[in-house]
Amino acid sequence: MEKGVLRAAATRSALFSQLPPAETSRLLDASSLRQFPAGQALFHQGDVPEYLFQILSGLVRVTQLNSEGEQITLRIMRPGDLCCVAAFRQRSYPATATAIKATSVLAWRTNSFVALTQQSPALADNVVCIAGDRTREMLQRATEMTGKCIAQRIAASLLRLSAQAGVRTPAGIHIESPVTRIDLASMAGLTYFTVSRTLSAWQKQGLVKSGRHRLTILDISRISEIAEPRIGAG
Amino acid sequence: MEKGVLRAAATRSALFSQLPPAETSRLLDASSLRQFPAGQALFHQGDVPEYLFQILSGLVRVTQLNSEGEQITLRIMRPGDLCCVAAFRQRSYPATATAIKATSVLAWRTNSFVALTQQSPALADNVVCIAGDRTREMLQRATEMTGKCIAQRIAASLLRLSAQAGVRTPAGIHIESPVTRIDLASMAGLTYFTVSRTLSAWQKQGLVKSGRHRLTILDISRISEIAEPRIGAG
DNA sequence: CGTCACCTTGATGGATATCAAAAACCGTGG
DNA sequence: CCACGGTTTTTGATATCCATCAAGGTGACG
Repeated sequence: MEKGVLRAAATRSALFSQLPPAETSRLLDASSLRQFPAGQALFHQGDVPEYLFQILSGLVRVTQLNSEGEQITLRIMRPGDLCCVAAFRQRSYPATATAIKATSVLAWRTNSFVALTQQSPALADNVVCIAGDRTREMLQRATEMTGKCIAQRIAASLLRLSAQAGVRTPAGIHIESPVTRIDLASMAGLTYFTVSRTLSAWQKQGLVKSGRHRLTILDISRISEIAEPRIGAG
Repeated sequence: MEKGVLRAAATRSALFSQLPPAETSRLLDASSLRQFPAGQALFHQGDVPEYLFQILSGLVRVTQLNSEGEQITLRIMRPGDLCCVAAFRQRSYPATATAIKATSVLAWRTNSFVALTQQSPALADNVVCIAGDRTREMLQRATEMTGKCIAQRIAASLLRLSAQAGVRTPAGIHIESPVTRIDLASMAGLTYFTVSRTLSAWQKQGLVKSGRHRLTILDISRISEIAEPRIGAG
């Protein structure tokens, strides 16, 4: 792929939104292009934040170690996403980011990125917006996990996956990252046995289609209803 | 209480950190002082964000409605805390904030606050730092809730409470907000029966002391160990 | 001193984790 | 094309934990 093409794509993301041309090029000039093969970590939980990343191509899984020593999948990041807003002004990365596929990113050193935000109010505002989005998402995730019924937790995880790694196809929404039962279990806080049973049941009802590493959501509206049985407002 | 005293206190918070005097007064001048009696809401989940609040005195509970229609307590906010960074650039408040005690706040209209951040890089940076903190906290909360063992969830909730509403006393860390078993249950995603049983057991072991609406953590280190049995790194 | 709200404790059932084993899937190499 | 081995997934049996239901106790406050 061409550098120019990737950079053009980068500027269509939330980070570059509404930025004057001069600031766009300043931001691009300050970045470096980096590549990560599948399986390699962009950064590790606990490390001192050195870089801020914008994903250009590929797919990244963000995980956190829970108290039992398991890697909990927090979210999947795709091209256009900023990784990780929450950490670049903190003492350490709160999570680990690993490339699922071969991934290319724009990288900024944290301190030079801070300098850039100080020179550009529009950029600073974009960062605040993105950080707010991320907080909101994690807030909702935390609330979803308190739900008693497991079906709701799994359905919520599927919705999140479809938003973060879903591709519309004629058949339904296909999840492009390879998703094992173990991955889903770690997102929903369940065992993979339970996930398997639930998915089997849903497959019989035509809600999803899933095989080895593969997952397609056939009926997103019914999954949504399972995740959030209608009460009052949203 | 005097306005001047409250405002002096406000400027010692994270929002005003490292701000040049001129910007400090500009920020203060743009704010209005508002009071909320106990039980009144600062804002409701779903409403369009109109104000950003900095708490001067009192105590505020932030809750979110889960899919079963229960109010889940997400965190407690105390004087010095900014409420809510996650929402002021969003379409709606993701949660409800309610005064637990009589509470006074500095309030900024969201759009005038955005204007202020655009004029002050230092202020924008502070907001980014606070937003990062908040995201990180919710991230960790989301992970904690996936833990299977309930003792861990309750212990984690106690630690969070002690950080957000705890006061050091000779006897231990006293939680200043009135905490019912129901409140704790809504933080940990459990029933209040289970919380009651666990707290009773811990009281017999001398870890906590709790009565009607009252809660004191006697042995925070053992509670920490329950919340996070040591594995590798943190 | 009575009422109300909160807290405790016990008994029970159901949902889900755990253990165990077999089946499906995929890539590989014959 | 087919057989093989490892990994993932499915399914079943059992045990455990926690929600639920029920009843009684305790403290606060009028």
